[in-house]
Amino acid sequence: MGLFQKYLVNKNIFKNREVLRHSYRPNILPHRQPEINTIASILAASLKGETPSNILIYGKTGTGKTACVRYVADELEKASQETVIPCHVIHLNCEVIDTQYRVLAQIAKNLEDHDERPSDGTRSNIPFTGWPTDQVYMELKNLLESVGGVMVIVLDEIDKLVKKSGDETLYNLTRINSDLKDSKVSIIGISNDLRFTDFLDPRVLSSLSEEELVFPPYNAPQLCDILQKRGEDAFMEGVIDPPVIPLCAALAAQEHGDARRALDLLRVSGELAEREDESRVAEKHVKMAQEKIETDSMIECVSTLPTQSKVVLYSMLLLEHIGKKIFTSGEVLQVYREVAGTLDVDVLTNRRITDLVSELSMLGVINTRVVSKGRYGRTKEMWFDMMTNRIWEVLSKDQRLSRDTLIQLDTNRLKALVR
DNA sequence: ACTCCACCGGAATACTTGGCGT
DNA sequence: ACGCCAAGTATTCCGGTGGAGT
Repeated sequence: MGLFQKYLVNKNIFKNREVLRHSYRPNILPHRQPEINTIASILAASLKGETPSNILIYGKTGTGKTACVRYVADELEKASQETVIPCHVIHLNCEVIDTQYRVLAQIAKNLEDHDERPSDGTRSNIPFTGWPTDQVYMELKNLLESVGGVMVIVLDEIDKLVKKSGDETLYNLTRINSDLKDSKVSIIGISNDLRFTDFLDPRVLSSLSEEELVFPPYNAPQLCDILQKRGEDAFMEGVIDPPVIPLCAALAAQEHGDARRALDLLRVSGELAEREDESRVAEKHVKMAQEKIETDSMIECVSTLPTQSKVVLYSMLLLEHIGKKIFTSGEVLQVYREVAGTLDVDVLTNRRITDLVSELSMLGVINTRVVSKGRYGRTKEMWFDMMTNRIWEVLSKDQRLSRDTLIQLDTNRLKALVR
């Protein structure tokens, strides 16, 4: 039996695991029909050759924004094939395509693919870089005119674009219609951040948000439906214990109503059951999955921390190691100075340490609480609430924090220090 | 060359309650 | 018994700096 054979044997759990991934695009979107209808009714104008209103869509992660827009977009392109008006939709993720140049170039590139003119080999491919933005802009206009029809530009995670390169791009795009004769441009902006309009020029904002749409988070029963539907495609029949899906839904609903989170939970539960060679996914797997996802993200978070934060965290681990369950900022500071000195890294001041500590607290690695001790001043108490040995492991992966160098720190000395 | 941002620290100000004075 | 004070840090405000990006 080959090395991988045994991993292929267990076919009892998943039918198609891909269905549970973020990248999967479902055909049915439960509980989003009103939103889909709204978007469709706005975009329908393009089938008559009119310019659809620009739309701004808000909603937290995992509320189905992107999925709905993509769905409507596909339908629109399909419908336009039966009319004389060509409608094209281009979907840009602004987290990746985050400068004006890249946005324009990407749109142009996409247009060239739609350009049905007989290619004479002189098509001007816009290079990835090098042209002045004006020229790309002109070229884009020419392309739009030659393709004609209606172009719907979806800017996903538009807040990222505005944050990184300002609203100039949006200003140009919203104005482009006035320079066009045979074609129309409509923009759909998708944002996770409800306050991102603060950074926008009022003119851009009013033009961009001719229509606004908010995607509310899913509640537990809705998540249940979603998981149910996907589960049918993803899992073999009958392998899921009845309470599993409601539990996943409930846990995710507690979080933020994030469907992505719920699907992760279900997928990881299935994977854990598979790994344990069990024939059914049970409640205990969901609980394990919940824990796994949590620690995984914690590990990811800790391992990407800047060095100084790691040193601070390390100091706290040392304090915990010598038997202190709860430590004060003063103690952490003293131990930190000791550790940082030993490690030959810059020793930051109190001021900075308090910042790092509150950052750690924000990330959920530690808990903190400010307490006033009357005559004895005011301090911040902090403590861990998860298995600290995982944090030890992660930290010791950092070369500078390998245990060998730190074992030199005499625990007795530390104990004396915090007294 | 210039701008922006992350990082840093100094100084001022805020906060809270046990202890002390009355 | 009551109320103000002081300790000791949290927190805020602000200005400087070096590096990355353009």
